[in-house]
Amino acid sequence: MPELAEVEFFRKRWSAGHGATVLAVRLHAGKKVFRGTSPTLLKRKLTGATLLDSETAAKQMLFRFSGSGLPRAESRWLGIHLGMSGELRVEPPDYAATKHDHLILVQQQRQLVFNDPRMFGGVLFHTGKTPPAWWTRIAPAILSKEFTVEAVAVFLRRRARAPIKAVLLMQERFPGIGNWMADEILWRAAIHPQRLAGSLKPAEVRTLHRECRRVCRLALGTIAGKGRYLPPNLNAHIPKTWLFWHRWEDGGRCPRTKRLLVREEVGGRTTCWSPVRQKR
DNA sequence: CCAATTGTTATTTA
DNA sequence: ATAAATAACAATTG
Repeated sequence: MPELAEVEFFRKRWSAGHGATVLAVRLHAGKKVFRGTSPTLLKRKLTGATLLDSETAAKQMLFRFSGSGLPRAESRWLGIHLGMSGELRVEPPDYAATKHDHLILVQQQRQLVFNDPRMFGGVLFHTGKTPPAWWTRIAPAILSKEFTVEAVAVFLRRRARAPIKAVLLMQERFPGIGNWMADEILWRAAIHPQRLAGSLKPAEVRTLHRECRRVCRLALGTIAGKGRYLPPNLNAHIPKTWLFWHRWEDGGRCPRTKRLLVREEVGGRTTCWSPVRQKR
C-alpha cells in the first residue's frame, strides 16, 4: 500500500512512543521481513532502549533509540520498509498479537506494531553513532533542493527507451513515488504514460518536475497531515478532484475532462490515464 | 481455479 | 556491457 505520504502517516503513528522505553520486543524470527537482519541482536539491543525520534525518507522509516545504561552508548537504528502490504499501528498494552504482526515493541502505555501479511516489507537494524549506509544512501528527496529540472532531464536521457511511467517508479531518482503517485503526476502533467522518457520535450520535462513536487507536497499535506494533526484514516482527506479516487473504479471518469479513464499495463504495472488529456 | 494487489530484486532478453 | 522486460516473492480477496 504505502508510498511517500502514506509512509509518513505510519511513521507519525509510532511517534506516540517517542520518549518511552521499550520493555520487551516480540518478533517472528525467521520470517521473510527479517532477511538481512539478525532478529536476536535486534531484540537484545532494543530491549531497554528508549525511542528518541524518527524520520521518513522515500518509502523508508528510521527510528532512533538510545543505548540502555551507559550515557555515551551508541544509538540503535531501526529501519522499516512497508513493502506492498505493511503498516504500523499503535495498540493498547493488553493487545494480543495476530498472525502477521512480525515486530512489536512493548512500552508501558502501548504496543508499537509492525504488521505485513505479504512480507515484501523488511526490517533493518544498526548500532553506531551515526545513521547506517542503507539510510544515508537513499536518493535526495523530491522536495529537496537537489531535485532539480536538470537532474530529472539527465535521468530521463539515461532511461530514454523506457516508458516514462516505469521511469517515475525508479527510486534512485524519484524516491517515494509509487504506482498511484506516478499516475497522478502524469495525469496532472498531461503526459501519456507510454511515452518514452527520451521523447519528452524540455517544456514537458519542466512540467513533469513541477508536478512531481506538487503531488509530493499535496500528498504529504493531505495524507500525512499538517503540524500535529493526524487524520484518523489514511487518504480520508484526498479531494475528489484527484485522479486517485477514480483510478480503480470501473467506468471511472477523469475529474477534469469527465471522459472515461483507461486502465492498462505499462512498465509491468497497472496504469490509469485520461486519454483525452494525455496524448501519445 | 483464475486474476488482482499502492514494491523490490534477481534473472532473462534485447 | 547496458538497459529493459519479466519472473519471483507471499498472502489474501473477489
